[in-house]
Amino acid sequence: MDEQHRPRKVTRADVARLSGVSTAVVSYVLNDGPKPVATVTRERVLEAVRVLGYRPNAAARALSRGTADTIGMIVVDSRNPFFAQLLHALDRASVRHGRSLLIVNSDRERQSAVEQVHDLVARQIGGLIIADVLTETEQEVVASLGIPTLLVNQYTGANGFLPAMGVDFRAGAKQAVDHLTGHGYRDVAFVGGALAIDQRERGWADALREAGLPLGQSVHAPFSYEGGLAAGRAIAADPARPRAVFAASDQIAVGLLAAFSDAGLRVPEDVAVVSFDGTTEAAYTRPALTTVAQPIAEMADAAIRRLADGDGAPGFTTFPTELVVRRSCGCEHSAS
Amino acid sequence: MDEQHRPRKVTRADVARLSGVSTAVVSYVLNDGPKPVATVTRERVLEAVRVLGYRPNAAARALSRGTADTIGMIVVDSRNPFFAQLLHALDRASVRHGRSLLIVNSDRERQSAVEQVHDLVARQIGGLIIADVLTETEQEVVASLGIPTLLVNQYTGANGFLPAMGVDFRAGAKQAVDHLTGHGYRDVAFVGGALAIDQRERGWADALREAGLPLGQSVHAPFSYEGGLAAGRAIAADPARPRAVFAASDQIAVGLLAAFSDAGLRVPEDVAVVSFDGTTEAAYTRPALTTVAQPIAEMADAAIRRLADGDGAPGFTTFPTELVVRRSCGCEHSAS
DNA sequence: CTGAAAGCGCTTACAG
DNA sequence: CTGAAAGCGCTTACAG
Repeated sequence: MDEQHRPRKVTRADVARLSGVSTAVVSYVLNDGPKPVATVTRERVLEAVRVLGYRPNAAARALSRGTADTIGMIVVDSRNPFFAQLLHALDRASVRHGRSLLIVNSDRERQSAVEQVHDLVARQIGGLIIADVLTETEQEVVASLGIPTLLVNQYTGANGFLPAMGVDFRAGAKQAVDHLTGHGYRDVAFVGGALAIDQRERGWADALREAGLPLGQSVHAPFSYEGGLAAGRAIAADPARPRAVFAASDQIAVGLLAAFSDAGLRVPEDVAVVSFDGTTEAAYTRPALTTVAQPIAEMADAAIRRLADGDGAPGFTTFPTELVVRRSCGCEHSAS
Repeated sequence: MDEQHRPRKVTRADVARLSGVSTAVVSYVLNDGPKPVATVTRERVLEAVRVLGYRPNAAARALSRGTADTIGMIVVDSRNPFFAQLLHALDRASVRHGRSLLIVNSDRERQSAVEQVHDLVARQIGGLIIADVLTETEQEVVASLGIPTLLVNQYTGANGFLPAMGVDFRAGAKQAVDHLTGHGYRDVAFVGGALAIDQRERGWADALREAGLPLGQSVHAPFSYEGGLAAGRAIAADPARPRAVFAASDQIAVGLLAAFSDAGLRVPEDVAVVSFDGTTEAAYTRPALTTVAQPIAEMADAAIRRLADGDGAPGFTTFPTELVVRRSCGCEHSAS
């Protein structure tokens, strides 16, 4: 590989020179403002841009404007299929709005969430998406930074500090459990996170109460395959094993399925399962998972649009969930 | 939420003023050079930084230096578990080197790979990681940009344009198939991508030839759950169904497992399966997948380190694979 | 509709 | 060891 002499970058001045205008005019045409430009002049500039292969220097623009067209994204763990799919959808939506995504995993070693946000802010991000659960204090700090922020997939955003969007976890969970009780199962357990603010456990309880059924057992487990596996082992070994389980995530459900299989339990014949998220992989387990789907693409789109438009309307924007019926719940009529 | 008056940003000048030095000196201490600074002065500056909560403006620094401490990453599809895990590992490694990751999915709608690279370059990235298969022409274009680039997980990088790193796909595949033939299976099929440069199909053929066995059938399928499912259906329906299958990715294998289950075939009793990648999820299918693991964390670390150190040594750096034995191949002694 | 010029917040040769 | 100053490539009030 011969030494690449990086060609001198072509700058706005080059374009100005070639098209015989000032750099200001080049800016006006490239940014469509803030001043109008005569059509002939505009054409000349555009032509020069084409000829020179000019591309604006994003750093210079960011410095000058005080903000970059980059959106920072903090996510607990991007390996998690749900977040991986959310990320992908956000990326898609970003292109449509000329933005790019600066991604940070909050399970990083030596950095607190607030530290990470500061880091992103120093990089002049024009918006921030947080797909993680923040404490009120953390939210307050983030809000004080004055950069457009959106909490995505928080259990609640009604604490007033930051605008948030997501699904109605409580109603979605109820939807899942209603379906299970609709199958006639009277003993439905919950497997999911231990956080009190997680509305899914409440939705599960709502459904049971409303159906006049006793509260089943509640097993708290990390949101991971391993968490699901461990919970599933505990459930399988329990003499008072439940007839059905509502899992707070597809990933947990996959772990559950493995544990039940290991224990020789059949799903749904011995234990029925319904989960949450609606990730792609839920369709490829056997039995395939009946799951409460979150509208990932729609949420991603709305998130980027809001950040791009600078719509900082506070409060929680709710998106609808949809029950995707497959086999793990006991429905026989479904495709797989 | 009351209107946040974004506090005027504290700049290098503020720090200089407070500590009674010039902004140059502030730079020297913050960057540890290029000039030495007296210890007392350094302490005074550091103290001022602390007091003011000063954070350098990354855009200004990038403009001034001509390069940002951001690493661009182009990945085919970040939803794919293997890439999701690679991304996560890269993020981890990035923090350790004070870098951040600008991520772009190359399955984006209206943007060619080259277009995307230009986009990233305009953002002053200091390095580029490409986890995608580029044509020679594309590689040439990218190389001509003069920014440190690393091809990760390419099937081959020996074409001389760009440095590359990854696993020895051919040897890894052979390892998998050797294991299968070691079980006594004489009819081993391949399921994987159609790209001729993909060395996994060759490794499969190598193993069979070396074992004196006839070449099994080769089914080309997209790298996705759906691809695996479709291939699995075809295989299950085939009267001359193979006794074992080597799948080019865990994701494909998951689809295979679903199809075999639907067809009433038992794995490994009726069809044995070994796959490639070693993603986490491979441990949670039932039966659990025997798979050829790629050293994801090690590769990610090496990638970031090389880019951070500006080590643009050409050629292909090979990482070792490791066969992780579980149940899908027919080994009974394993844990799950 | 167009241009000259200041300014964004850094880095770094140059001079002392 | 420290400082004054030019320069990185944009944006945008201000003047015409």
